[in-house]
Amino acid sequence: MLATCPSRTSLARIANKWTAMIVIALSERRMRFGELRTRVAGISGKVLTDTLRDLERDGIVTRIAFAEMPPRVEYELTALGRTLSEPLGALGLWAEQYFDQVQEARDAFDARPTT
Amino acid sequence: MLATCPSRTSLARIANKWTAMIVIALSERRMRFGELRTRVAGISGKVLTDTLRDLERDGIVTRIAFAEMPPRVEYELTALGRTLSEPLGALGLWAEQYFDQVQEARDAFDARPTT
DNA sequence: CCGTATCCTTCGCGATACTG
DNA sequence: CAGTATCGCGAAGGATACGG
Repeated sequence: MLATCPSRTSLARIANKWTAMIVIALSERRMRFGELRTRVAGISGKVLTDTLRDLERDGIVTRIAFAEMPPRVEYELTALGRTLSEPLGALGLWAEQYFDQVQEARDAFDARPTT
Repeated sequence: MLATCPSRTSLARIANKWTAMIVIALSERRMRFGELRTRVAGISGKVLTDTLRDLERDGIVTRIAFAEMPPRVEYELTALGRTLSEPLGALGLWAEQYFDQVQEARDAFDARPTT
């Protein structure tokens, strides 16, 4: 977090909604591309591909391609990825758990006079 | 995370690098605007203002303005914000702790043939 | 010092069409 | 089915200048 700390670059990568959602989905179990696309609803194919490639590059997921027709590709968390799934999972839980309070705060804020 | 779950919107807000860095900074102690700008290095004034306003709207930080000259404004986590600082703090720790492994994985990935 | 307003650039991301 | 390529929009974010 500190100004010049290089870990900021890795924080920027993981503090990202798509990364969070993908890692949370994969923390449950290994999954195929199409399955991921369904679970992480709203993501486009392009962005899913790009994000998975970045995560593979960073050693967080493993890409397993089967030489079949039609093609099948599965993605799985690495050991490193599994360590990451814990804080990200906690973040996902927070979002579920406190969403109502956030929503209330938003409504209250928006309802107050524009003065 | 699930397809239609509305908590996705709050996850998108908190799974964000600026949010993470600001909340982590404020988890240490209440802080002034200028101090935050220094601690969260690289952020522009505009983005810091915008993000803080969103966080205030979501009930995560409180804005305390002093009627002085020159002006002084402090930001502080709310009770809700403090609950959030735990998973985000964990994420920050992960980034520090595993940054080296991420870096190695990146280098290895980039070094491999473009086949 | 702490904003707000404006402008402009960059990039995330979705849509579509096409390949193995 | 999985992935690539291209295009384009809109949001994120930086720089600057100004106001209370």
